[in-house]
Amino acid sequence: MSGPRVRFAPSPTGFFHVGSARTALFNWLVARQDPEGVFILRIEDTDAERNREEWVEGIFSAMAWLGLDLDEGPFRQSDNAAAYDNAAQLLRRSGYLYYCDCSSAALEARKAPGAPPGYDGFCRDRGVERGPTTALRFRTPREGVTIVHDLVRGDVEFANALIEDFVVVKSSGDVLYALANVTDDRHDRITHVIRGEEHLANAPKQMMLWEALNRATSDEVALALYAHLPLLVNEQRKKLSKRRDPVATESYRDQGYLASAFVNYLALLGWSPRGDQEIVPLGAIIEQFRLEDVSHSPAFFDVKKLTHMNGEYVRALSPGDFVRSSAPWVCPWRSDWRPSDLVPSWREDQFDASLFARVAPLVQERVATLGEIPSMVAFFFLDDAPLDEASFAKVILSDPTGPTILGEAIRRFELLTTWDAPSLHTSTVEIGEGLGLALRKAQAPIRCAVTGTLVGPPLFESLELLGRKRTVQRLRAAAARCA
RNA sequence: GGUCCCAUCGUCUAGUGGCCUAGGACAUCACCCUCUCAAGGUGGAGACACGGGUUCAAAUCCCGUUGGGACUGCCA
Repeated sequence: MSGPRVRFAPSPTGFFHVGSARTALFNWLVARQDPEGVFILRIEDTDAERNREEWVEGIFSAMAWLGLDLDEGPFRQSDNAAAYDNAAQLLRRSGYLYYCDCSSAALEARKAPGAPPGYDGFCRDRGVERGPTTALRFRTPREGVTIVHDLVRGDVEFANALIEDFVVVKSSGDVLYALANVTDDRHDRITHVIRGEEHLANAPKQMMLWEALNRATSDEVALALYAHLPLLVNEQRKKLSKRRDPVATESYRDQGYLASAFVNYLALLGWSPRGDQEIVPLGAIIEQFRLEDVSHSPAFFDVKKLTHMNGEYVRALSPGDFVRSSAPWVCPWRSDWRPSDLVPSWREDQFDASLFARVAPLVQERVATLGEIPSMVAFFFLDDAPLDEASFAKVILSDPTGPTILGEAIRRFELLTTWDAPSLHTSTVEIGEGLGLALRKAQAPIRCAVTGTLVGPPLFESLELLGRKRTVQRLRAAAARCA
């Protein structure tokens, strides 16, 4: 017995959605937990009108970022049109499909009030010949039920009488999603169809098609097992929409989320690891994941929780890995990939890699995403730190002790025999003592003058790394502004 | 409207009839630590939608109600 064969089959009609990312991940997990499992990527681009090449590229790059490697493919349905045409003609000759020349206007006109929705079967037995405006419809059974054996939800029963004779081939001759999808799934010997819940209602139609193809081709391919994953919803509990929700996977990469953290978080949407620990290594997720354990109810994509987890992953990085991971944000010029909308605030010649390496540990424990790094370290690289006027006004202009502290700091810092954090610390404590101020108050004007803001990495370590010259320069400039 | 799915703290979830005075995580609040900000530590508040059954026993099983959602395309 060989392993599971699963496929992720997105259609490139927009940027790569976080819901798609989770579907891809769950498929990939099923493949990876079996040494013989196979993960396939199939681009479902049969709708030429809505597909764009850049969206295909987006799928590839997002999956590469997440580490969802392929065993087969990527395949594209647009390369496979002949196979779908063959399948359609075979089904037609075998009587499963019939031509229909009803226009949507005719359908509308015929519709009795209160009649069940969907096609009424008008052309079922009219013996319509192929023509320029004829579509091919599937002759669905009028009786009985089709049961979808869903690995997540259990058996779901659909009355065949309620399934309309759906269109399989458009009048333009283009084969529609349902048949293309099933043709490929049979061809690829897919064993598990794992996809979003919005496809649950398609499942009985696809099973009908699958079985019709089995008989028409006398190539008996065992029906795939289905698993419909709960939807990802927004705070309004609506299905995540590409239009109104922040769901582009790439934007999370741009903001500086780590792939490992993102994958871990995604795995938690509809599934949970054993025990109380939610931050778990990928290996453990692969090992423990079971479709049968997937939740039945929709999940909200909570960026706050993702961000917290990302912070944990960032802090867990070795100092070297942190520096390397930061490169696209702090030194995009020398990076092979950079966030799409990044505008560096310093020039390449102002960036000092060895200085950043020493600064990095100071910021590593205070950022949740890599994208937060630049603003936190800008004062090291810019000639003048970007000044937050409100802070400056608060601790220097409107506080009489502000200018005094600045003056004292200039005097003492210039006389310091050793320029290091402990000495700067001691010196600042003494300034405070002289004025009857706690260190927390005494350090504020200095911090603001030198770094431009009241929040940031530890001050004395920062001053040590900045150097006496630049520190005193900035203190002087700030003092001058008070006069 | 029709078909189908779903229902535990604000959020993601654990829970598969007794271990539940319902556990964890995020968020939130308080306190501690502290040169700012984080991080960290401690503690608090916070949920089984409702109504009927079944059972000695129900968050867990059944039915109904209510509420939410998906689908309902010659899109995928």
